[in-house]
Amino acid sequence: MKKTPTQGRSRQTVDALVEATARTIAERGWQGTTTNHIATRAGVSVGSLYQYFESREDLLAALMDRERNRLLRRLDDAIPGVIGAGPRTGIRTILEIAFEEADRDKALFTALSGDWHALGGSEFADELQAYMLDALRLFLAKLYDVYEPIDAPTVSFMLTNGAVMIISRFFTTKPMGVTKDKLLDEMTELYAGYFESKLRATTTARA
Amino acid sequence: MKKTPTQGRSRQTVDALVEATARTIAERGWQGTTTNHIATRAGVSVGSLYQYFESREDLLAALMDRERNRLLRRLDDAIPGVIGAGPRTGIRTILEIAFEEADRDKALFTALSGDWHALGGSEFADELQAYMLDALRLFLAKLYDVYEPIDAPTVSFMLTNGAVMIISRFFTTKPMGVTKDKLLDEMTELYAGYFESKLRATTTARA
Amino acid sequence: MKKTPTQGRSRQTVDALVEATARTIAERGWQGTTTNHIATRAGVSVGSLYQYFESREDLLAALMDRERNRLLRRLDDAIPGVIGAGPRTGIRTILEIAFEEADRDKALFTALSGDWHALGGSEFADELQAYMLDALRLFLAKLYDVYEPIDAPTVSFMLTNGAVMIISRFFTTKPMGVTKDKLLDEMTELYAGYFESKLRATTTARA
Amino acid sequence: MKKTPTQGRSRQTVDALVEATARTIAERGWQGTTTNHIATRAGVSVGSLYQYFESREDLLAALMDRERNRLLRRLDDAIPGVIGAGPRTGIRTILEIAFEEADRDKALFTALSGDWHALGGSEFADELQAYMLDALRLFLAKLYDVYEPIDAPTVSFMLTNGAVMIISRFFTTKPMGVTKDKLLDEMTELYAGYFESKLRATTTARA
DNA sequence: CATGAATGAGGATTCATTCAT
DNA sequence: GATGAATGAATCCTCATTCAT
Repeated sequence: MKKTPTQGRSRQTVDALVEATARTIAERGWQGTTTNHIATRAGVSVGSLYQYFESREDLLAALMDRERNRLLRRLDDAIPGVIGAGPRTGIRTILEIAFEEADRDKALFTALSGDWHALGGSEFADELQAYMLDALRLFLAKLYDVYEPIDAPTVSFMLTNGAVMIISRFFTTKPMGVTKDKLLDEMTELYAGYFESKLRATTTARA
Repeated sequence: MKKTPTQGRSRQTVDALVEATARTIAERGWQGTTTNHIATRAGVSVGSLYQYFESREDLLAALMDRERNRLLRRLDDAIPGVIGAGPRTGIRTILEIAFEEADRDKALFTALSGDWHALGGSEFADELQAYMLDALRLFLAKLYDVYEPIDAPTVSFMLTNGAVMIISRFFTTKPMGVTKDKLLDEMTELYAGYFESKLRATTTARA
Repeated sequence: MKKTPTQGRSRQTVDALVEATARTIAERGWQGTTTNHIATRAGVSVGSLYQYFESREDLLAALMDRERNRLLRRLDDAIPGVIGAGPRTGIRTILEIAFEEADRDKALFTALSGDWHALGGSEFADELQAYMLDALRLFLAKLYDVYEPIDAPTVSFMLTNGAVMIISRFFTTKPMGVTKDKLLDEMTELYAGYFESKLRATTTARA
Repeated sequence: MKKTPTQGRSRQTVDALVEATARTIAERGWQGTTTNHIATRAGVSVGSLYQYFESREDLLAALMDRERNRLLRRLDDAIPGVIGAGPRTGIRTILEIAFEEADRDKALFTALSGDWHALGGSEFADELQAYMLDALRLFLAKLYDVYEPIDAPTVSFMLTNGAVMIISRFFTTKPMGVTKDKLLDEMTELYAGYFESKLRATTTARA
């Protein structure tokens, strides 16, 4: 962003532009979204758009930021409550939040998924992954003092990216014979089972 | 494709165009690839390109087709040999093939992943998923006559999409602290553990 | 220039574009000239313009080239005939050619002068200067075998640039009380006198 | 200029704006200079800029004015002292001043030369020319009562414009083999020789 | 007087596609 | 069938200027 005014009309304009970006992308996809579309929808001129954003891509980045923050804030709220509740509960909670968020603004989510990488989705995934890595370490710290029996980077990488794609594809395509509930159950089973087996192995070894 | 000539110079031209598409995408990404780039690289004129392909997108579709077929053919060769060898072996084999294929033409794979959805990656995933669904059913048929204790569509959807994204992200980003071998091990553990626990549950129930 | 086709329609199109550039600049100046103006005037589409020229500036460069070549060719034709006729005749001839050329396409000349530097006029002047340096050396070689009593670079730099500006300003502004004939006479006197005095000094020294 | 305040903060603002214009042009050229650049550099808002200047061009005009005045003031100081000292001394003095001024703020001078005409350089030259015409007449008046043996307008036009371009090109390009001292010498020789020969001719005729 | 957010016409450039040769 | 010149709609971005606060 060029300027980041924290007050006055400026802030409103910036917000309006980001929201307009969201709505326009939801409708026409990123490729089909022009700076004029966005400006018009936001009720300002293109000039204003470029007063606050370096480029078309910059707007997208701002939107991704907003969405990512929304998601991370929800996770922030939820994770402390489940950190001691065992893997199954924690995983289930996180997955439910992810599904809910995807469901909340389905059109936008679908469009963003649609142009995933072109949209800097990678960075989104990067952040999410880093976040989950922290959460995982936090969780492990509850169980083991120093030593980590689990390769946290590999595991968080694997789980986060896998889950993101599964949810994305679920909302993007309408896979025959797959319902949200069943998928949620199986994902919980998949990930929780994996964790529990890891922990069991460690415990056994310890005993 | 407009025409599907199976012989003569036509066939060569079509192949050259698809290969040129692959190489150009690998170098400049799909967005940066123009019909003129492709035609020039293939050593033909744009006019000829449009003799065989309806549009720019059509070329991409043909390329995705080629790549998908290559992958499915490899799976076709490998799967019969492991269908009776238990889930762990089968899963490991399939994952290894996937990693290898991604590694084979890394530049192309990365570029295709980069524009995943824009490139009809969905269709690619769709096909792969359908293929894995068949394989899964085949596998289950070995164990149970009619009754399926596992919800095949959900499971194949979840496993296929998750795995695709994990491998894609592994080659696209260079995740700190994640090596191919460790990742392969953990993915095997994740999926195989899941299957084994499912089967155990069923077996137990039967016993 | 992107492509330099030597035959067929291409050559015609390129010529038409350069000529259209000349006419448009003559009418509206370089700043006021858009690629669409040029293309329209040349009777082709903008696309064609960009098939042959990298950019708007490239068109201008081509035009400057054409004009410079025209001038240099005229000088090429005239200089051999005056190389042995003494400085006064040579200088007069060159100045007359310069005035004539400026007069030939006055509107264009004025416009080009108007945006002199912005238009890469420097390069034009550079070339002209280099050309006059050669001519000067040629002339001096007639009089002295090896040794040059005159600092050729400095002198050609001084004379060429001065003359170019004087002529340019003469056609651009309409200076009160200055006529072409008087100016031509005085310029001849200025430059020829300078040379003759130089030569006289040398001759005297030699005697 | 809209208003010409001669006192108070207004005057300071105007000066700051003109100076900011100078510095910005020196850095980025006239084309690359925006009103916002200037305002920012001057430490005022664009709005204020337009309080004192009609337009972007107006700022440039003010700058040219300032620079021209500086030059003319220097000439004013120097000319009386040399008006009776013969052409060679006078010419040398004037040329030295011109070189010095060009050298003083080289970046600005170069940038202004670069966009010479676009920048109303013509007016600058016009004024200088008119000034030199007066000086020439003053000088001639010392020698001849009423009758002028020299065509003052033509001569001052020729000398002034020629000299301006030579100096400009000297600082703009870095001509191989041309040094400031040699150039100054040759220019003096060129112009002084011309004058002396004129005067000699007249004297002879009178005798 | 000062501010700086908003304006929006304007212009260079790209590139998929066509079609006369 | 092949060619490649021609097309032109489409889009991002700039920046001088205004005016409400």
